[in-house]
Amino acid sequence: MKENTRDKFIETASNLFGKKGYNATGLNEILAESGAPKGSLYYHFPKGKEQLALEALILAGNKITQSITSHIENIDNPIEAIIYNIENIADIIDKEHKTRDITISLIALETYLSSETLRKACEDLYQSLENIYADKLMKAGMSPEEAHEIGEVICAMMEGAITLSLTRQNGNPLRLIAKQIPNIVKI
Amino acid sequence: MKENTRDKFIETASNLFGKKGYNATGLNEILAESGAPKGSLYYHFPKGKEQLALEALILAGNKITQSITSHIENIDNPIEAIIYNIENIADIIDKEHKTRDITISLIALETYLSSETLRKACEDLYQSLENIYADKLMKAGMSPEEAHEIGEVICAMMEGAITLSLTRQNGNPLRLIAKQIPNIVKI
DNA sequence: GTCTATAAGCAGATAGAC
DNA sequence: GTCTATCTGCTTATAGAC
Repeated sequence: MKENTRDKFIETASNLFGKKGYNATGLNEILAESGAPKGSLYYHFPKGKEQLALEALILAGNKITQSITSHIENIDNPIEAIIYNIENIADIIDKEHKTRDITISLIALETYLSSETLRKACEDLYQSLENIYADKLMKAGMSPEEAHEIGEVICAMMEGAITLSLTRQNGNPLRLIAKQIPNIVKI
Repeated sequence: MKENTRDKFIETASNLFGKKGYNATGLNEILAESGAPKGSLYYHFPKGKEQLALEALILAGNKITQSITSHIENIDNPIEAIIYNIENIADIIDKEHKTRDITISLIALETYLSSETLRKACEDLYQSLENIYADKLMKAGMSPEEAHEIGEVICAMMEGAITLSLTRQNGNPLRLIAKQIPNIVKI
């Protein structure tokens, strides 16, 4: 288990960064929750907080893309599939009132001006989300060009509706955009 | 000019909080840019950073609502008006690559778990934005119930598309949602 | 109302023993 | 690879002179 300590750091950091944000999460907090000392963290991540955040972001991104994929893969009709995915997130926010591997908007907005590394990682992840929706639409016969445009629109709608839902402490904004999916996806 | 120093604090804080976020902006930075000493800040804002942020958020909210209102008030057709407003923001992001009184999503996501005061202020501001769009739609004959639903959808789409545009460093995500406004606003 | 000085604590990062 | 101790600088906040 050579990578066990390292993985524990990444998982703890991913949870804390995702919940509280990059700037509000101190290294000491990550250390305390990981149960490891500071020297160990800088051995595994010589470039410090930014490097740890990059790996944490990649882990969170994998969980988000996997969650979306698993929700839409068993429903052939892309409209029904995407609505099902949105309503699932709305239910989570109703229950938990916080994010756990749901959105990276907080990290994106915190870092787009201060860290080119993290900004680029967020940009890449948004592209991955767009591609998931685009692939689903293309499988239903939509042209690649239109599918990518609509995929990006869905990605934007979801990020904004998640932000509103978290602020309002309920999933209703997400349910309202779900109602609009049939108006946007013309297959 | 009794309130001059106080107003200067609020304006400086609003700019810095809006650009870098709540947690990344130190009081010392606000002090340096305001050109006033620390004691003066705590005289005007006895409750410290959170109180200053609340007033800064209200100022930013007023500027945002005023900007949207001024962009849509001279165009009768709500679809054209809203598209015009979105494309205006897209142009700003193309030029400046950052936010100045465009969105409060960063503050909302940073504070919804840590400050009930600031969370509520963000919730209220989102409600104001929704109302602006709803009013415009009702004037074009839409029912109040539907107008508020569509207003909230537009608000969510815009916040998400702004986040994507800032991350991608260009306004194209905003332009893609502008193309979808006619599919969502049925008048 | 304005300003200086400073407190008390936490931030990210490093050096070096083991 | 792991851990302790520590450095420097910044954070929010306060006390008290003017």
